[in-house]
Amino acid sequence: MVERISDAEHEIMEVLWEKAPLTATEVADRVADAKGWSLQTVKTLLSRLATKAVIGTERDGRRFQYSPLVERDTYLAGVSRKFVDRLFGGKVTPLVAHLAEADELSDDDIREIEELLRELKG
Amino acid sequence: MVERISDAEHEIMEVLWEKAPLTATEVADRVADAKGWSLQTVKTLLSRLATKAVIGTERDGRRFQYSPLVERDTYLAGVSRKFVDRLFGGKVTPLVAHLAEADELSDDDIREIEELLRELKG
DNA sequence: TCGGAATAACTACAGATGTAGTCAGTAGCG
DNA sequence: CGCTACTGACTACATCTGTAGTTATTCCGA
Repeated sequence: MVERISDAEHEIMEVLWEKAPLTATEVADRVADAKGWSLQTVKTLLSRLATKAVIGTERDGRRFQYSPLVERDTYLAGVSRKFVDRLFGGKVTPLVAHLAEADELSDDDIREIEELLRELKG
Repeated sequence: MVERISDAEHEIMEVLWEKAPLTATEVADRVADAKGWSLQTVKTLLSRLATKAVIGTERDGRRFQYSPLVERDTYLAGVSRKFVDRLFGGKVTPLVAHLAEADELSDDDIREIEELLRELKG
């Protein structure tokens, strides 16, 4: 029952999933390239995430160390589920079909997925 | 380059994709079951969609007939693409893997996807 | 023909979101 | 030991979203 994480908040989460704990400044440094947000913006997002209890804080002197409280896998599974439910009536096949038709699937992708499916059955 | 369609707006689109053209009242009737929105709410959503140019209007006496201007397939392909890009670095395989791990894939799903992939290669 | 019902247009408003500024406290440097 | 720079907390504000009320017009039935 993870609360909804907005797009901007998700960017922050990706950073923390890659490395944690981090201070606000460190997080800001890591998103600076991609997003160019100010330190204040990053702090706002961090505090909103903390309010939603998807990240935790640990005091370190005058500052905080932030860490994810929710696993990336757990989060992605939930979001994927909702996405497939809402747009494809819960069926994955149409999603794969759409991506395929839109030329989003390379031959390599197809081989990879086939491999995965073989393992799933095995 | 379809503008972002919100969740509520998407519900309206699904109705129009299933049958069009429809008047505001007809759309409202069709979403009433699932969402219980008032007629006014539906009209607001319809006019927002018209502003975004994803549906078109045709005058019919004192009222409008609304029809999609964007194909469902086109829209879904775009949204799927963005989704997979943002959450899975553009790769479909991890998405399928996630759904599989979360037990969201039945044996039938797997067989279906395998079938689809076979066709894609053929 | 006239009044009521239907309809589109406009207005409303709270909560979420993106983006940041201001303020007050405090730790560490000089 | 005092001041400055860093830090979290609080405040700000425009836009988007969900959800609807109000208003002005017009068509249709009596």
